[in-house]
Amino acid sequence: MAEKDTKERILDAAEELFAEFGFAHTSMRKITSTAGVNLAAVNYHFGSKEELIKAVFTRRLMPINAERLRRLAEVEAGEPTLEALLEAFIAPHLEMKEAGGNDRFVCLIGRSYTDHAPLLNEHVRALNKDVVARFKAAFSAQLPHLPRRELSIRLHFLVGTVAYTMAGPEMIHLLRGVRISEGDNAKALVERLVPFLAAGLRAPLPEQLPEFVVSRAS
Amino acid sequence: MAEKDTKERILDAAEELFAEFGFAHTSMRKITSTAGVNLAAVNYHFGSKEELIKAVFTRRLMPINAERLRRLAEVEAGEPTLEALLEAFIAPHLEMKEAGGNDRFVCLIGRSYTDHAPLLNEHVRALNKDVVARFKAAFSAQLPHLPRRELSIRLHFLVGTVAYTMAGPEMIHLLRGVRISEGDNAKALVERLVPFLAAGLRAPLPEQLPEFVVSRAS
DNA sequence: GTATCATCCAAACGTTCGTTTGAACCATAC
DNA sequence: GTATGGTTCAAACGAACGTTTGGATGATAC
Repeated sequence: MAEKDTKERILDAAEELFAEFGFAHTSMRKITSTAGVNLAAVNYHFGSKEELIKAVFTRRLMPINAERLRRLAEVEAGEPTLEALLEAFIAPHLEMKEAGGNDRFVCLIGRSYTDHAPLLNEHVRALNKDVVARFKAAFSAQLPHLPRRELSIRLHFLVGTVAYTMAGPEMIHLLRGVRISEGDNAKALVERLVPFLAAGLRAPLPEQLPEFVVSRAS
Repeated sequence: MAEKDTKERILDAAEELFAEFGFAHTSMRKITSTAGVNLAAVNYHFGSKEELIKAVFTRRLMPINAERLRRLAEVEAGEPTLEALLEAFIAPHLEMKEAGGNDRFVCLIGRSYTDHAPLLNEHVRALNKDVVARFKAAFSAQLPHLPRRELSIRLHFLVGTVAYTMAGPEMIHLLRGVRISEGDNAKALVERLVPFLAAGLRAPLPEQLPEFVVSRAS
């Protein structure tokens, strides 16, 4: 009881502070004092700051990815379109509010892709691995003309667009004051992202595409 | 002589380390030892770590933005196309190598957009302000049907795509080992980004577009 | 020669960090 | 009652941080 209470208070405080100040600039003392718990509580319940960060993401990402797969199955049950796939892929992140999520976390997700934190990147990548593979196959089926390699690159572009859009403290820097959790802003954003991304994914390939030169290992 | 040498050695080391480890995880001691200078040199020449970070960006961003404006003028001298504008906007970042830039800086530029460092964000925004305004007008002329507000949003998507693509330690996570400075990878990347982004910018608007709800202060 | 000035340097400053400790607390089980 | 085991707590740990100091260094001007 008290345990779970403390753990969740810590997760909530950490989520909020990480989103606002970043991981490196959020100290354990700030987290625990915001959560109203003892300084040692984080190490007791999570082991370390690093593990706390991972726990913050795991808590939100698991239900989001479940929802993404649910929507994917729903779309594939009918006659899938590229737009429907994109919405299934993107919307669960932005509409987290209804799933009990704090809208602060939306910008944390974005940051998990863009921040330099190798251990976190790997953790998030692992959490998303199955979902990404499933969606990649679905996208590929909708874009049969696109070589696998080129699809991968364009999906990378896609992730960048979404991550950057989510990473801002306000949803969009240009529109200061727009918050994802307000009204139907999530829907407004999805309905702008989907046509943009669908058109990008469908864009014809240039006739002569120079290959990338791979150096180094792996 | 020795001064300029020291300053540039510091800038080079800082650029490299910031790109690899991020700002918060790069200590002054690591910077100065990598540069082979005394610990106090940074504070002597730059005043503080914060000012050093700004100097790292100013050094590279000024010539890049000059080049962007030069290319924009070149494009506008003929009959501009959306693709040509995009290339003028994007390519100077990626082809910095030829301008004497370290390819490590490419990923630093990306990070300057995505990292949470308000003072740096503002600094970079100020450095880019004029360029962005000029290009925005040029894009608007190529997309006369697109309401200004919607153009702004799509340009935000664009920046996200480019920034995220540049922010990875390797140019593209999917293609480990691809480095922008190798061979013509910059060109290969530009020729994939441009069609993707041009198609996205040109995408038709949905008939019914829900407006964003603005809360809070500006 | 001496004076001047920017630069460099070893050493230390005070602060903050993540983590650990060992005792106190308080349910529940016996 | 006593024992147990998970939880909380104040306090302290050593390490790393950005910054400052005051003198040494070395070139240039006179």
